[in-house]
Amino acid sequence: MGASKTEHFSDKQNQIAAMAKAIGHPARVAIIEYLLSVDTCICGDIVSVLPLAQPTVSQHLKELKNAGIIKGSIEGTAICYCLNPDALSVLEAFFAHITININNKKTNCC
Amino acid sequence: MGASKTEHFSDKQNQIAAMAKAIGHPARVAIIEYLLSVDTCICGDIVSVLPLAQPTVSQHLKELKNAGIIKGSIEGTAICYCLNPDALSVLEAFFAHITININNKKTNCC
DNA sequence: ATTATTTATCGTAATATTGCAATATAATAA
DNA sequence: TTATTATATTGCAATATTACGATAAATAAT
Repeated sequence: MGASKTEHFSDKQNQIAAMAKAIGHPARVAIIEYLLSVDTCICGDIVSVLPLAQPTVSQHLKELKNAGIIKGSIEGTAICYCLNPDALSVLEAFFAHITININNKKTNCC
Repeated sequence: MGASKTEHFSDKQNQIAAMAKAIGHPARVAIIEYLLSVDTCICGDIVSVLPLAQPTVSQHLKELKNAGIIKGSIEGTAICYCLNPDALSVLEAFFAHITININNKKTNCC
């Protein structure tokens, strides 16, 4: 196999999983942190910040974009990549919901 | 290739990525949601709740455990799996930090 | 028009993931 | 002891991911 059985799960579960998967690589975590740290959306020097070759970074950016975590807009020859607040707030809400409900649980058997 | 260059990234980035990766599969999202929904930590009927064979579920549980997302304790022949609040609060903090800082950004070029 | 700059895509090799049948392990019950 | 029950491990096939060199595409500058 190698392919997930996405059809057996809910849209919400697949959405959360797809976004989490996109963040499930240290280079992509680093990209997110970089985009958060720069105030002006400095475009393509993401490559120079990462210890990876340009095609590899481009591929990581594509995956983050496919998952909706980042957005890109063309700026001349360069491309401006930014975080997508909507997607990230979905994840934030998911984990906030979990931590709140864990603390409300009566039994804690493990 | 196929292997991530984890040594080039910070421990924190690798930790976040590893946990996000563990959640990056709909079956594992479903497991997390199930463990959150049951008040008594009902052990092995996770298998009966998921549309996957027992060895596959066992493998998903192992990955969640390796990433620290869940904990397991032996309960006779059965095993009790529970969410690990510590790991999940790390993720919660990560995404809370992101969403807070996105909203504080002045420029929003995309 | 030519050249430089920036980003994307293609091709490919190495490795990882997903899923399950078959089997093993471990604890309890008869 | 011999089932029975619950979970883990092994082995394997199909597919996905990661990484990068080479190259393409698109715009800007000379």
